[in-house]
Amino acid sequence: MMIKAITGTRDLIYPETLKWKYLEDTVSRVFNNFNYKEIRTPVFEETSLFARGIGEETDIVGKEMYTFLDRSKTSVTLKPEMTAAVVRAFIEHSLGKQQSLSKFFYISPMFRQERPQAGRLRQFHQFGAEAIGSASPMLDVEMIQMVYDILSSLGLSDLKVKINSLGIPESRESYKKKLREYLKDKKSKLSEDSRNRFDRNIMRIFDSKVESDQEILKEAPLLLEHLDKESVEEFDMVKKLLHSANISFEVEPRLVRGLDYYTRTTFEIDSEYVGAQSALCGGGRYDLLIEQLGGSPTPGVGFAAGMERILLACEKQNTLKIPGDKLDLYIVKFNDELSPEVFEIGVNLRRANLSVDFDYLNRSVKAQMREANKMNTRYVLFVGGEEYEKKQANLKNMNTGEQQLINVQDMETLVKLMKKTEGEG
RNA sequence: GUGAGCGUAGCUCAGUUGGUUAGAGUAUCAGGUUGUGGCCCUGAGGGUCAUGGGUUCAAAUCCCAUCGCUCACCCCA
Repeated sequence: MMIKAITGTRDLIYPETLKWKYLEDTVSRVFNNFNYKEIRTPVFEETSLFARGIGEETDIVGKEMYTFLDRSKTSVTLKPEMTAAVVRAFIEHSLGKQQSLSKFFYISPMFRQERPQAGRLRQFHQFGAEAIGSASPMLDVEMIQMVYDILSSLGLSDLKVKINSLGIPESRESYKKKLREYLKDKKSKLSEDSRNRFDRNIMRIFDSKVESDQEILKEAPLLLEHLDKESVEEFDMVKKLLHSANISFEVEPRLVRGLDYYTRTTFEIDSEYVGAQSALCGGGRYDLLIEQLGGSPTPGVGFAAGMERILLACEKQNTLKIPGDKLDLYIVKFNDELSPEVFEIGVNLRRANLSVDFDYLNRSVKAQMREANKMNTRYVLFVGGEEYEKKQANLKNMNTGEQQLINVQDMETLVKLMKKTEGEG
């Protein structure tokens, strides 16, 4: 029986890895522009971190986590998202005492045991940022701007920025009462899912895609109209700053994030090119989470973006034009006895920081040349024959076809020659 | 967890109402005169037709089960 990769996981094989490298470089570059510093946390954590951080009632905690007992019977969980882990590290290392505002970014695999589909895997990858220590709406907008800039510099253009405010717990609770009041006598007409949400997490009813549900919700009171004064002011500031960042957006009063820790600003960026899972990123403010996880009260805001989804959107729109790798030199030998000599030349040139390859299969010169061509080689060095008796070899420029005799022992000249024309073609 | 569709060379796919040794393109490998690539030509290797059972004189083709993949629901990035 062939052993295959676990459902919902994928191998990344060259040249696909080039795209990932490119994406990661773009991400790091933009985060650097905003002075965010990288953080890496373990792939697994104590289960209670996520249970407490994300919320026991959420789907992620309730049915999607990879949780198991290790050999000492501790319940551990593969991280399903990053915010709780970053906050844990923030508290554990007293980072709030070293500086009043910490700005983190990360690129990391995440794990959720869901049924795979387009834009959704069980091991998937997110990049994201967390800013902990300030309640300034500038940071809310900074988050949106960072993803937006990353996505645009990847060439994505069909971006829909949606924002909402969830207010603070007090105003949210009184709003929930109003919503419950409104839906009370309509409950029987709601879908089964929505009826469940009515009891468990009533605001999530807005996420329903059932038409009859949405019909009922048309007249429902909106949280946005029942926010506390401060949240309203902050939300207005967010909108104002978004305008000045020249980012167009839509206020989506029904945008409800599925994680319990969000307060005030939440946002999402959608693309129509990813299939049903259209959210490329999501995030928001979590001013109570740090305290809830045992730290001193500290405001925070962050986002996470799905890298597989982003690459999917890029592929559908064909925005990534990444050139394949080039090889500096392929060494062709005229007969197999020369293998040790070729190997030695290779050693020296590789140490001189050139990418060099040669034949390991004792193949014909023609086959070696075909190989060299396939590898997109800039130069070929022919080793053997009369020239080599005089310690000379022909160096061929694969672009122009020109050849010149060089002295094999004069590595310096050879290196100089190839480096000089680097970046050509 | 629920539903739908699909599993034939490494990859993309043909395979007619069940009927001989299951095909193509591409990729791989070897050649196309002594030691030189891309194009072209010739040839070769490569398949328990996902797996297991059933129907039939006969199954890649029909039926059932299992597994896997894909898409959607749910939820999320």
